[in-house]
Amino acid sequence: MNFLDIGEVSMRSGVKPSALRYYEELGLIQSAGRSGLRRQYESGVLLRLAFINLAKSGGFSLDEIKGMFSTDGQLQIPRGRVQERVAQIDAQIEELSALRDMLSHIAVCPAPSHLQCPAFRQLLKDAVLQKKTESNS
Amino acid sequence: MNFLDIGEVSMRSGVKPSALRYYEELGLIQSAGRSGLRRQYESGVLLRLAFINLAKSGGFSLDEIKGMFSTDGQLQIPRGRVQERVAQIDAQIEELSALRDMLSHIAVCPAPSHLQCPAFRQLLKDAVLQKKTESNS
DNA sequence: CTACAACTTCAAGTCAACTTGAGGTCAATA
DNA sequence: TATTGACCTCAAGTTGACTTGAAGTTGTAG
Repeated sequence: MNFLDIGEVSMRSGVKPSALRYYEELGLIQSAGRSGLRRQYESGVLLRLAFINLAKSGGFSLDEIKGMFSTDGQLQIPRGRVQERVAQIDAQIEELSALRDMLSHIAVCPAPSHLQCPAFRQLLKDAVLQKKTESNS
Repeated sequence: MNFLDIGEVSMRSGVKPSALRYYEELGLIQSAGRSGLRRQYESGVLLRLAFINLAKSGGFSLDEIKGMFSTDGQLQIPRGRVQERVAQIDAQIEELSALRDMLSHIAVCPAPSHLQCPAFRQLLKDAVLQKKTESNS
Protein backbone atom coordinates (compact mmCIF):
# COMPACT_ATOMS: atom_id res chain seq x y z
CA MET A 1 0.00 0.00 0.00
CA ASN A 2 1.22 3.41 -0.78
CA PHE A 3 2.68 4.67 2.43
CA LEU A 4 4.58 7.91 2.32
CA ASP A 5 7.96 8.47 3.85
CA ILE A 6 8.82 11.62 5.69
CA GLY A 7 10.42 13.38 2.74
CA GLU A 8 7.33 12.84 0.64
CA VAL A 9 5.04 14.13 3.35
CA SER A 10 7.31 17.10 3.86
CA MET A 11 7.27 17.98 0.19
CA ARG A 12 3.54 17.64 -0.18
CA SER A 13 2.61 19.44 3.01
CA GLY A 14 5.29 22.07 3.06
CA VAL A 15 6.27 21.05 6.59
CA LYS A 16 9.93 20.21 7.13
CA PRO A 17 10.89 16.73 8.29
CA SER A 18 12.27 18.14 11.53
CA ALA A 19 8.91 19.81 12.18
CA LEU A 20 7.06 16.59 11.37
CA ARG A 21 9.13 14.72 13.95
CA TYR A 22 8.46 17.53 16.38
CA TYR A 23 4.71 17.33 15.73
CA GLU A 24 4.84 13.61 16.34
CA GLU A 25 6.63 14.16 19.61
CA LEU A 26 3.82 16.53 20.61
CA GLY A 27 1.23 13.96 19.58
CA LEU A 28 -0.15 16.18 16.85
CA ILE A 29 0.36 13.60 14.13
CA GLN A 30 1.51 10.05 14.03
CA SER A 31 2.99 7.68 11.54
CA ALA A 32 1.32 4.42 10.60
CA GLY A 33 4.46 2.52 11.46
CA ARG A 34 8.06 2.08 10.52
CA SER A 35 9.91 0.49 7.71
CA GLY A 36 13.16 -0.29 9.43
CA LEU A 37 13.78 2.95 11.22
CA ARG A 38 11.86 5.06 8.76
CA ARG A 39 8.48 6.49 9.52
CA GLN A 40 5.72 5.49 7.12
CA TYR A 41 2.75 7.81 6.85
CA GLU A 42 -0.77 7.22 5.58
CA SER A 43 -1.88 9.76 3.04
CA GLY A 44 -4.49 11.03 5.50
CA VAL A 45 -1.75 12.80 7.35
CA LEU A 46 -1.70 15.32 4.51
CA LEU A 47 -5.24 16.45 5.26
CA ARG A 48 -4.40 16.64 8.89
CA LEU A 49 -1.36 18.77 8.15
CA ALA A 50 -3.38 21.03 5.88
CA PHE A 51 -5.74 21.64 8.74
CA ILE A 52 -2.90 22.18 11.19
CA ASN A 53 -1.29 24.70 8.87
CA LEU A 54 -4.51 26.59 8.54
CA ALA A 55 -5.17 26.68 12.25
CA LYS A 56 -1.59 27.69 12.90
CA SER A 57 -1.80 30.61 10.54
CA GLY A 58 -5.05 31.50 12.25
CA GLY A 59 -3.05 32.13 15.37
CA PHE A 60 -3.76 28.91 17.24
CA SER A 61 -0.90 27.37 19.15
CA LEU A 62 0.09 23.77 18.54
CA ASP A 63 -1.32 22.97 21.91
CA GLU A 64 -4.68 24.50 21.08
CA ILE A 65 -4.70 22.67 17.79
CA LYS A 66 -3.95 19.43 19.56
CA GLY A 67 -7.03 20.11 21.63
CA MET A 68 -9.13 20.11 18.48
CA PHE A 69 -8.49 16.42 17.98
CA SER A 70 -9.94 13.75 20.16
CA THR A 71 -7.72 11.13 21.72
CA ASP A 72 -8.47 8.68 18.92
CA GLY A 73 -7.07 11.13 16.43
CA GLN A 74 -10.35 12.42 15.04
CA LEU A 75 -10.86 16.09 14.45
CA GLN A 76 -13.41 16.65 17.15
CA ILE A 77 -13.77 19.80 19.14
CA PRO A 78 -15.52 19.30 22.46
CA ARG A 79 -19.17 20.31 22.15
CA GLY A 80 -19.62 23.85 23.32
CA ARG A 81 -16.06 24.70 22.57
CA VAL A 82 -16.89 25.06 18.92
CA GLN A 83 -18.94 28.21 19.43
CA GLU A 84 -16.13 29.57 21.54
CA ARG A 85 -13.59 28.90 18.81
CA VAL A 86 -15.82 30.30 16.10
CA ALA A 87 -16.40 33.46 18.12
CA GLN A 88 -12.69 33.74 18.69
CA ILE A 89 -12.07 33.54 14.97
CA ASP A 90 -14.79 36.03 14.17
CA ALA A 91 -13.26 38.45 16.63
CA GLN A 92 -9.92 37.99 14.95
CA ILE A 93 -11.52 38.69 11.59
CA GLU A 94 -13.07 41.89 12.95
CA GLU A 95 -9.71 43.07 14.18
CA LEU A 96 -8.03 42.28 10.92
CA SER A 97 -10.74 44.13 9.02
CA ALA A 98 -10.22 47.16 11.19
CA LEU A 99 -6.49 46.95 10.65
CA ARG A 100 -6.97 46.70 6.91
CA ASP A 101 -9.29 49.68 6.88
CA MET A 102 -6.74 51.69 8.80
CA LEU A 103 -3.94 50.82 6.43
CA SER A 104 -6.14 51.57 3.43
CA HIS A 105 -7.02 54.86 4.99
CA ILE A 106 -3.38 55.75 5.35
CA ALA A 107 -2.92 55.33 1.65
CA VAL A 108 -5.50 57.96 0.78
CA CYS A 109 -5.56 60.32 3.75
CA PRO A 110 -3.48 63.47 3.41
CA ALA A 111 -3.25 64.11 7.15
CA PRO A 112 0.35 64.55 8.29
CA SER A 113 -0.14 62.44 11.38
CA HIS A 114 -2.52 59.55 11.00
CA LEU A 115 -2.72 58.80 14.67
CA GLN A 116 -4.15 62.33 14.97
CA CYS A 117 -6.48 62.07 12.00
CA PRO A 118 -10.10 61.93 13.23
CA ALA A 119 -11.16 59.31 10.72
CA PHE A 120 -8.22 57.12 11.63
CA ARG A 121 -8.76 57.51 15.34
CA GLN A 122 -12.35 56.55 14.89
CA LEU A 123 -11.32 53.33 13.17
CA LEU A 124 -8.87 52.60 15.95
CA LYS A 125 -11.42 53.33 18.65
CA ASP A 126 -14.01 51.15 16.97
CA ALA A 127 -11.52 48.33 16.87
CA VAL A 128 -10.63 48.71 20.51
CA LEU A 129 -14.27 48.93 21.53
CA GLN A 130 -15.01 45.89 19.45
CA LYS A 131 -12.33 44.03 21.28
CA LYS A 132 -13.63 45.04 24.69
CA THR A 133 -17.16 44.05 23.77
CA GLU A 134 -15.96 40.65 22.73
CA SER A 135 -13.93 39.98 25.82
CA ASN A 136 -16.85 40.94 28.07
CA SER A 137 -19.31 38.73 26.31
CA MET B 1 1.09 69.07 31.58
CA ASN B 2 -0.43 65.73 32.21
CA PHE B 3 2.31 63.27 31.48
CA LEU B 4 1.68 59.65 32.30
CA ASP B 5 4.06 57.44 34.16
CA ILE B 6 4.69 53.88 33.14
CA GLY B 7 2.16 52.34 35.53
CA GLU B 8 -0.59 54.56 34.18
CA VAL B 9 0.28 53.74 30.59
CA SER B 10 0.42 50.07 31.47
CA MET B 11 -2.99 50.14 33.06
CA ARG B 12 -4.63 52.05 30.26
CA SER B 13 -3.04 50.12 27.41
CA GLY B 14 -2.98 46.68 28.94
CA VAL B 15 0.73 46.38 28.21
CA LYS B 16 2.96 45.48 31.16
CA PRO B 17 5.67 47.89 32.25
CA SER B 18 8.34 45.35 31.37
CA ALA B 19 6.92 45.14 27.86
CA LEU B 20 6.78 48.91 27.57
CA ARG B 21 10.46 49.13 28.43
CA TYR B 22 11.14 46.39 25.93
CA TYR B 23 9.19 48.25 23.22
CA GLU B 24 11.19 51.35 23.97
CA GLU B 25 14.40 49.39 23.64
CA LEU B 26 13.22 48.24 20.22
CA GLY B 27 12.36 51.79 19.25
CA LEU B 28 8.69 51.02 18.93
CA ILE B 29 7.61 53.68 21.39
CA GLN B 30 9.40 56.37 23.29
CA SER B 31 8.83 58.41 26.38
CA ALA B 32 8.68 62.20 26.29
CA GLY B 33 11.40 62.39 28.91
CA ARG B 34 12.18 61.52 32.47
CA SER B 35 11.19 62.82 35.84
CA GLY B 36 14.19 61.77 37.82
CA LEU B 37 14.61 58.23 36.64
CA ARG B 38 10.98 57.76 35.76
CA ARG B 39 9.75 57.70 32.22
CA GLN B 40 7.08 60.25 31.40
CA TYR B 41 4.79 59.46 28.51
CA GLU B 42 2.60 61.71 26.40
CA SER B 43 -0.97 60.50 26.13
CA GLY B 44 -0.43 59.93 22.41
CA VAL B 45 1.48 56.80 23.28
CA LEU B 46 -1.86 55.18 24.12
CA LEU B 47 -3.06 55.48 20.53
CA ARG B 48 0.22 54.14 19.35
CA LEU B 49 -0.05 51.19 21.69
CA ALA B 50 -3.63 50.55 20.60
CA PHE B 51 -2.40 50.32 17.04
CA ILE B 52 0.53 48.13 18.01
CA ASN B 53 -1.76 45.75 19.88
CA LEU B 54 -4.04 45.50 16.92
CA ALA B 55 -1.25 44.83 14.47
CA LYS B 56 0.31 42.34 16.83
CA SER B 57 -2.90 40.36 17.13
CA GLY B 58 -3.09 40.52 13.35
CA GLY B 59 0.04 38.45 13.26
CA PHE B 60 2.59 41.15 12.53
CA SER B 61 5.91 40.91 14.31
CA LEU B 62 7.18 43.82 16.35
CA ASP B 63 9.76 44.36 13.68
CA GLU B 64 7.17 44.57 10.95
CA ILE B 65 5.13 46.95 13.06
CA LYS B 66 8.17 49.09 13.61
CA GLY B 67 8.43 49.30 9.84
CA MET B 68 4.98 50.85 9.70
CA PHE B 69 6.24 53.98 11.42
CA SER B 70 8.56 56.44 9.79
CA THR B 71 11.76 57.49 11.51
CA ASP B 72 10.08 60.59 12.91
CA GLY B 73 7.59 58.40 14.70
CA GLN B 74 4.66 58.93 12.36
CA LEU B 75 2.53 56.01 11.31
CA GLN B 76 3.56 55.94 7.69
CA ILE B 77 3.83 52.85 5.60
CA PRO B 78 6.10 53.23 2.57
CA ARG B 79 4.02 53.90 -0.54
CA GLY B 80 3.45 50.66 -2.38
CA ARG B 81 3.85 48.64 0.74
CA VAL B 82 0.35 49.50 1.80
CA GLN B 83 -1.28 47.44 -0.91
CA GLU B 84 1.03 44.59 -0.03
CA ARG B 85 0.03 44.78 3.63
CA VAL B 86 -3.65 45.08 2.82
CA ALA B 87 -3.47 42.06 0.54
CA GLN B 88 -1.65 40.16 3.25
CA ILE B 89 -4.40 40.95 5.71
CA ASP B 90 -7.15 40.05 3.26
CA ALA B 91 -5.48 36.71 2.70
CA GLN B 92 -5.37 36.15 6.40
CA ILE B 93 -9.06 36.98 6.64
CA GLU B 94 -9.84 34.45 3.92
CA GLU B 95 -7.98 31.76 5.78
CA LEU B 96 -9.70 32.57 9.02
CA SER B 97 -13.09 32.48 7.31
CA ALA B 98 -12.31 29.07 5.93
CA LEU B 99 -11.23 27.87 9.33
CA ARG B 100 -14.41 29.22 10.90
CA ASP B 101 -16.55 27.52 8.29
CA MET B 102 -14.78 24.25 8.97
CA LEU B 103 -15.29 24.48 12.69
CA SER B 104 -18.93 25.45 12.23
CA HIS B 105 -19.33 22.50 9.93
CA ILE B 106 -17.97 20.16 12.57
CA ALA B 107 -20.69 21.30 14.94
CA VAL B 108 -23.48 20.22 12.61
CA CYS B 109 -22.00 17.42 10.55
CA PRO B 110 -22.77 13.89 11.73
CA ALA B 111 -19.83 12.31 9.90
CA PRO B 112 -17.68 10.21 12.20
CA SER B 113 -14.45 11.47 10.71
CA HIS B 114 -14.52 15.06 9.60
CA LEU B 115 -11.28 14.88 7.73
CA GLN B 116 -13.01 12.26 5.59
CA CYS B 117 -16.29 14.17 5.20
CA PRO B 118 -16.58 15.41 1.61
CA ALA B 119 -18.00 18.80 2.60
CA PHE B 120 -15.22 19.33 5.08
CA ARG B 121 -12.54 18.27 2.66
CA GLN B 122 -13.91 20.65 0.13
CA LEU B 123 -13.62 23.51 2.59
CA LEU B 124 -10.08 22.50 3.39
CA LYS B 125 -9.14 22.21 -0.26
CA ASP B 126 -10.65 25.59 -1.04
CA ALA B 127 -8.63 27.11 1.73
CA VAL B 128 -5.44 25.52 0.54
CA LEU B 129 -6.10 26.55 -3.06
CA GLN B 130 -6.89 30.05 -1.90
CA LYS B 131 -3.56 30.19 -0.17
CA LYS B 132 -1.66 28.97 -3.21
CA THR B 133 -3.43 31.48 -5.45
CA GLU B 134 -2.44 34.27 -3.13
CA SER B 135 1.18 33.29 -2.87
CA ASN B 136 1.47 33.03 -6.63
CA SER B 137 -0.03 36.41 -7.31
C1' DC C 1 28.03 -5.64 -3.03
C1' DT C 2 29.11 -1.22 -2.32
C1' DA C 3 28.04 3.57 -2.25
C1' DC C 4 25.06 7.00 -1.05
C1' DA C 5 20.98 9.58 -0.25
C1' DA C 6 17.59 9.57 2.93
C1' DC C 7 16.44 8.45 6.88
C1' DT C 8 17.22 7.83 12.43
C1' DT C 9 18.06 9.69 17.61
C1' DC C 10 19.27 12.95 20.97
C1' DA C 11 21.13 17.07 22.79
C1' DA C 12 21.83 21.58 22.14
C1' DG C 13 21.04 25.89 19.70
C1' DT C 14 18.01 29.78 17.89
C1' DC C 15 14.60 33.43 17.64
C1' DA C 16 10.93 36.40 19.12
C1' DA C 17 8.79 38.44 22.74
C1' DC C 18 8.81 39.02 26.90
C1' DT C 19 9.41 38.19 32.25
C1' DT C 20 11.97 37.79 36.41
C1' DG C 21 15.27 38.92 39.85
C1' DA C 22 18.79 41.32 42.20
C1' DG C 23 20.16 45.43 43.72
C1' DG C 24 19.45 50.50 43.54
C1' DT C 25 16.84 55.35 43.39
C1' DC C 26 13.51 58.59 44.87
C1' DA C 27 9.23 61.28 46.40
C1' DA C 28 5.81 61.28 49.56
C1' DT C 29 3.60 59.92 53.60
C1' DA C 30 3.44 58.29 58.85
C1' DT D 1 13.48 60.66 59.80
C1' DA D 2 12.24 56.22 58.35
C1' DT D 3 9.52 53.50 55.45
C1' DT D 4 7.01 52.44 51.58
C1' DG D 5 5.81 51.81 46.84
C1' DA D 6 6.67 52.76 42.32
C1' DC D 7 9.94 53.29 39.57
C1' DC D 8 15.01 52.23 37.60
C1' DT D 9 19.02 49.05 35.11
C1' DC D 10 21.07 45.00 33.54
C1' DA D 11 21.65 40.20 33.10
C1' DA D 12 19.66 36.03 32.88
C1' DG D 13 15.65 33.03 32.41
C1' DT D 14 11.31 31.35 29.94
C1' DT D 15 8.14 29.65 26.32
C1' DG D 16 6.82 28.07 21.86
C1' DA D 17 8.15 26.32 17.74
C1' DC D 18 11.33 24.67 15.57
C1' DT D 19 16.36 23.84 13.52
C1' DT D 20 20.95 22.14 13.59
C1' DG D 21 24.64 18.96 14.24
C1' DA D 22 26.89 14.82 15.34
C1' DA D 23 26.96 10.17 14.96
C1' DG D 24 24.68 6.11 13.35
C1' DT D 25 21.42 3.05 10.12
C1' DT D 26 19.22 1.38 5.90
C1' DG D 27 16.91 0.71 1.18
C1' DT D 28 18.06 0.93 -3.41
C1' DA D 29 20.52 2.20 -7.77
C1' DG D 30 24.64 1.14 -10.20
